[in-house]
Amino acid sequence: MARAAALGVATAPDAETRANTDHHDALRVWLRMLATTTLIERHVRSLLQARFATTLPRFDLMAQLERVPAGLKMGDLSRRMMVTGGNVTGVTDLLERDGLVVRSADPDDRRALRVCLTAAGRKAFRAMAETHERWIIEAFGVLDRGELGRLADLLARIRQHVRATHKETE
Amino acid sequence: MARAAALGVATAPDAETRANTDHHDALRVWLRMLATTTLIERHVRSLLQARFATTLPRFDLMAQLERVPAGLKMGDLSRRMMVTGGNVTGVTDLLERDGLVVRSADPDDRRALRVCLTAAGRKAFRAMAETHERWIIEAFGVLDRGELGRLADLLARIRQHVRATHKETE
DNA sequence: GATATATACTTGACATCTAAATTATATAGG
DNA sequence: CCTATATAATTTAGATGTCAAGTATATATC
Repeated sequence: MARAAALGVATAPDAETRANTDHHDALRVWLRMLATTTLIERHVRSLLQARFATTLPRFDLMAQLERVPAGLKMGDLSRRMMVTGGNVTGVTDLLERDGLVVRSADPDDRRALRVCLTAAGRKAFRAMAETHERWIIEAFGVLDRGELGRLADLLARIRQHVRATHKETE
Repeated sequence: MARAAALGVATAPDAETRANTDHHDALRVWLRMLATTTLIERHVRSLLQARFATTLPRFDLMAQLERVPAGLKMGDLSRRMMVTGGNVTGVTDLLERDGLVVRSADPDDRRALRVCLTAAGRKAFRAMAETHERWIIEAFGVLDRGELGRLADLLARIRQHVRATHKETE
């Protein structure tokens, strides 16, 4: 995600426009959420690049595989990562080129491919994951346990609500 | 941003690891925040595409211009949108091709270009912006005023903290 | 078993994005 | 004025993402 600044809420918070501020509040919070998320994501991206010479999509794909030693099919990766199949093909190509994953034929379905971490991939991922988690703990370290929980709750409610309305709208 | 699923917190929350659970909480909240933001962003993207046949970066660029009738220099857009200059060049090319913005020479600096919305661009943007805000209000409509405020506060603190540590680390 | 339809994956065309190199113009110091 | 350095924008190469089309294999139905 590179998008972050967006609209920026141009209108000045004058006393006289306060009645309408309810509307703008939602937009304001959304922009702040987007900016905050983008900031952390950029931070993580730049650290992954600097320390491990890798990228977030590759890290994410490896993270999916690390949890499933038997490997995942391309379609599984696509669904779990919520990206298109074409995208998974491209990222997998690069990881395979670098010797971090391998594609092998699926014994049960000759259309399918099973992707697994190589030994080198597993080793590389574990080092990255540990560092990655430290970065995140650091980023959220400004909140105490209670605040973290309240944030999680607010996010869960928004997510559920958007999912529900998205389904019915489309 | 398409990234969303990410790590998914693989480790099981055993009783014996509860002492460390604080750590995993941060990762869990981060992944939820990322997933929620991505969900809303995807929603907005797909609606922009469906209703207005446009994209989020183009909408964002137009939003920046709409607030500054005199127009902005390419570098201004780059800074405000927090993207590279090369990116602004590309998005501006497409908007100009579609007659929504124009580039004109800056009278004070012959290196610079001033980008402005055309009349058509202004009209198109206003229609989009109104609808866009309705979508956002709808998405956050599940929270009441107080909750919205608390969310904004939590986000602001995380953002400030990350910005501070990012500066000193790099 | 033949056909129709669905699924798994890849490919190609295109829009974003970044980083680095390039070109043109400003500006600062001598 | 001249030179060194900085800034404004573009260009290029490459990664990431989408969508739509194509290929190969499964599966269901008759």
